[in-house]
Amino acid sequence: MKRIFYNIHKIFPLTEETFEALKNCARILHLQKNEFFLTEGEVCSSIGFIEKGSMRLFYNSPDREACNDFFFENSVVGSFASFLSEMPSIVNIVAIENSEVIAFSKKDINDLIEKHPSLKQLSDFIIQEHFIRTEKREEALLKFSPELRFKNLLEEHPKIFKRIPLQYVASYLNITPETLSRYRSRFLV
Amino acid sequence: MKRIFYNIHKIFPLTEETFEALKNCARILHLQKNEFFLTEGEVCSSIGFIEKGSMRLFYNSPDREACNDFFFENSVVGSFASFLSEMPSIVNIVAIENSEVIAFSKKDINDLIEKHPSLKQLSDFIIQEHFIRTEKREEALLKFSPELRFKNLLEEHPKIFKRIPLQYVASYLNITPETLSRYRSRFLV
DNA sequence: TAACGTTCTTGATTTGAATCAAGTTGATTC
DNA sequence: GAATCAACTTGATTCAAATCAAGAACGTTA
Repeated sequence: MKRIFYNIHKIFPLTEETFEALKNCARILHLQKNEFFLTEGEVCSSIGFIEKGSMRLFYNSPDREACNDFFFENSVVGSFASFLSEMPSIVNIVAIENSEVIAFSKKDINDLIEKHPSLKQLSDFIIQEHFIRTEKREEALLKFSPELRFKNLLEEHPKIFKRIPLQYVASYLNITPETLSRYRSRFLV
Repeated sequence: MKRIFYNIHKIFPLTEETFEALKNCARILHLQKNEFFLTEGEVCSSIGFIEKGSMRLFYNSPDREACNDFFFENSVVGSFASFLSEMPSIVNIVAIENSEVIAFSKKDINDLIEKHPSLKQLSDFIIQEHFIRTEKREEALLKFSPELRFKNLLEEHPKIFKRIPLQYVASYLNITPETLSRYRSRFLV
């Protein structure tokens, strides 16, 4: 069984019936490295759970890509803004490594929640976690200097540096790759 | 009748009964300039609609406040992250002008939606708009230089410069008041 | 293993915003 | 209307990160 189902069940125990219904709606996607889950300008039609791999969310910019977030196993990917409003997305989501994503379409999600109200809890939880994540991200961008953002990331998520190409980490920190490289030599020795 | 009810009714026509129920849960707050609607560390227990006045949301920082958003008439204020999770808020929301806010407690909101399912639409709409707003804000912070953020704000929301003390606008643009002052003399003349 | 392309590092220089430091303007109070 | 305080402006200087420019390390393919 896919780990995402195991994890959902662990947090929100579901009846056998609900669980089956959920599993039946799952669409399994295999994304190659650099393949897009969501492209700017298209409507985000489904929400995905990363079963394996990693992805990044970024905004297109004339000069450089602006990376806003990384996602690993058990993360939820998608643009809630586009998914809910059904307006074109302003963000891109792309696989960093070859990845496996379990995706649920909007229609299926709506039907599932309607027929299995216990899933409403899950959906609320996901939205709640997204708000929390967003606030923390905004806080980091507004309150901390580039150098401090680097140190905080290193402290809180050291594995990111092992797993993600540094150019993307630099973009996430909103600095150039050169600056990141200098921080690393300065603080990592 | 408060304008917020008028506007809700315009977007999502409600039955007389639902409308009455909603009005009965409204708590009217009068906030003096500089009075807090939500303080960092406290749980956000209600969501407010600004009937009159203006407010700002900011993150506390050792050196300076980091302003993330402004709210005017008909805006929704609160920390969804804290409101939904019932964890202490990491943001502050404070009145810029003397303001009138129509507030709804979490319990009332939950009860209202349960008894009047048509209000679920309204709640979903508010959450959706919040996601859209957040994505746009992140985009501006990540993609654009301080100078470009200034020009964009001037173009899209010129009234902000009339109504909001410039120190807060500077904080919102993530620049110092001195830099904002220089931009103004450079680009407004 | 040689050749290529990509990613990362290192150095020199430039630059845009922060900081530091006075002023000026404006609003409020006595 | 003077005095006070906060908000904003202006100027001089400093500083951190961007840019520009090579080069080194690494992975992949021939």
